[in-house]
Amino acid sequence: MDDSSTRPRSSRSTGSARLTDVARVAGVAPMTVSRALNRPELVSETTRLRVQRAVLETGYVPNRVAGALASSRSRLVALLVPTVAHSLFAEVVQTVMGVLAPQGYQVLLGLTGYTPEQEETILETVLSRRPDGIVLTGCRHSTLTRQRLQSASVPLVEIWDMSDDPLDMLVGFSHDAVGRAVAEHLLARGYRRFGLISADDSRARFRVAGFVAGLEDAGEGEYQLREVGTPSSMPWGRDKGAELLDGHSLDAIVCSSDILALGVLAEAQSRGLSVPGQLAIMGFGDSSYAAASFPALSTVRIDGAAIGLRAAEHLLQRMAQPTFERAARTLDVGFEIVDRDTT
Amino acid sequence: MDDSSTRPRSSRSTGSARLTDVARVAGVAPMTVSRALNRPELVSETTRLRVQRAVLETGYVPNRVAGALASSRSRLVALLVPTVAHSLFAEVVQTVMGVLAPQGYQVLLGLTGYTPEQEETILETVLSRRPDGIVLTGCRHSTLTRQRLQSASVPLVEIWDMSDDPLDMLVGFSHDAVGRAVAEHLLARGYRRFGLISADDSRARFRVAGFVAGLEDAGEGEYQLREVGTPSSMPWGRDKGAELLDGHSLDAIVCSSDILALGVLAEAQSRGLSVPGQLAIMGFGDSSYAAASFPALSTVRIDGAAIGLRAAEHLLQRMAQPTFERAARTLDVGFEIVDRDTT
DNA sequence: CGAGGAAATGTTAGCGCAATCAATTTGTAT
DNA sequence: ATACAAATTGATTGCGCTAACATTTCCTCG
Repeated sequence: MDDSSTRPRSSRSTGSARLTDVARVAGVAPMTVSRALNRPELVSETTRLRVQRAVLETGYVPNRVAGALASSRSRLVALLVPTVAHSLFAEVVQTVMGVLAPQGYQVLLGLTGYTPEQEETILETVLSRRPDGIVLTGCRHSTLTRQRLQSASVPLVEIWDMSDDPLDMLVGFSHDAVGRAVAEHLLARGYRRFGLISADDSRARFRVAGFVAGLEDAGEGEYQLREVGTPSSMPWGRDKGAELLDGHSLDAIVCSSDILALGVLAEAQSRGLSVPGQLAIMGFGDSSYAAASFPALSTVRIDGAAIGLRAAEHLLQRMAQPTFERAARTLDVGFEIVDRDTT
Repeated sequence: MDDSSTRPRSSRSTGSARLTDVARVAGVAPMTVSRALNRPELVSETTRLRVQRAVLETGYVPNRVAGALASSRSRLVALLVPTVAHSLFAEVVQTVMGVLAPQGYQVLLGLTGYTPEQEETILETVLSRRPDGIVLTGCRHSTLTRQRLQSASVPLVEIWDMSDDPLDMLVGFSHDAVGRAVAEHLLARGYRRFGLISADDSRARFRVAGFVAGLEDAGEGEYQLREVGTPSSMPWGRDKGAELLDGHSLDAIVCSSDILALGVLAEAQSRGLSVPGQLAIMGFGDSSYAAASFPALSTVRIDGAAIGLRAAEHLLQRMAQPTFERAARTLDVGFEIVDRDTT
């Protein structure tokens, strides 16, 4: 037995088994081990088994850092969302990962808060990992962010919004349309004096703007607006709901999330207001608890799972085909007004 | 000007600017650029500025894949949780990332579901990225998982549980103790006939076991148990609550999460049962909506943020000091019974 | 002004793996 | 058997960066 192939470990080595070690134990060339592990169909049955045995014997764990450098494929997808503390985004994360993991992709998570500045910073460090794909929440990015994404030429899906000029692919819905639809719906039901409780993020504001535009188009209705801080929570909803109810005579309160609506509902119940008789309440998101609250919350259903699913699928497709066309592909998953018992 | 330093790009190159390109433009050695970017204090003011200018000019984005390979530091932390669709884990993710990001660490997220098998698979691929640290939910792992973690010698924090022999560091609380404390508390308030609704994961089962043990120790009380599927949701709570109430005469229903408890509350309200007069309800987790439901939900507060915070801090400390001692460090963050209006 | 040390910069040699192409073995048809 | 293609394996090289050491520049002080 000669071990001329075993270079003595340099001081920089990590000490654990390398591909070379497996190769020596299996009695084959390192390249063959690489193939046996990554493209087993190119290797004969017998060598594959010998390699597998050698892997077990040496306790070898592949080093994908080195693999990524050598092959220019990181098998990493970056997923950037404002937060995971909101069930809708949690659902997206859950679904995207559910689709990508079985395909051998790992997810680098980035939380951008709700500010373009954070998005910019996070994107920079994310790009330094050379991800094979990126899922990015929202369509409004800083100039630098857009530039970086352009020149990086990474398959990209923007989600959770609509835009006329997406950077690459886009899966989302129109926040403006949501606002208008809610206004139309509530006006049709006879409500006229509205309270609006909105989170201070840009997409919630777009829904508010859509709502207001809807009122204006109809030439009816008046509104009072309150913004809440991040993150939205039931206490916020209860607080701002109380504030609105104290100062104004209202028919309905429209909230930028279900959790805020639940807070308003609790406030209404504690005041002995009948819902929707004396006060109608509308949420957003159709979180799991919306259907089961009492009375059941009327809301706008956004299919976060569908967004995550389609986004991940589009990304997989684009990553699979080496010819990376910038031809934008846009998908509007829409939304649905769910008319339960609070309106 | 000679450009002997510019090796023509091989066919394997990615095409974007490299450290070498920046070095050439700045008129310094590549190593100096590396230092200017990673350890600016080692470089003179003037060179730093020249390098910065060259970076902007070339549009250079560092390649941390190569950096990680060369330095054996990935600046990556793996975070493994069962799900992000549960607010408690979402909170942990949120906090851990909030602590690590400013320190220059990125997070590789892994969703293990609630099964040791998935954990095993995910951990394998995670280790292949050579993370600098790992945060892992739970203390019960498969033998293979334990072995791999042992031999990987990666700083590790187990969270969300207690154990007598943690693999490395541990930040959590005792599920058994939670169950016992809840039993004691409700018995003291005079409740005797209990319904239990539990998720089908091992830690929820431990809380149930603790509760039952608490009843046995006191020699009082009887219980009916129902398990729900994953993920827990308000409809599940309402369903199983209805099932329990239909079949049995109960004083109180104890749930393994707030969301289930909210479902039970909705069911009780729809039946016109007074809460807690005719039925007491107890949740778990003290989610944001627990405090603001009406009546306000009694629950067990788990400080997910504290767990995430301390876990991340411990990890940072361990990653900073090169001498990696296996001396276990365990932290019990405890819990608190929050006695609101449903008990 | 030159010695001596600190600060700044440069040179060399990998990190562990896979793309690429070359060499070998195997199978198939004549 | 022989020619030829297909399947399988191997040798070489470099991905882009940083550790480690070598060298140069700068500064201080007798």
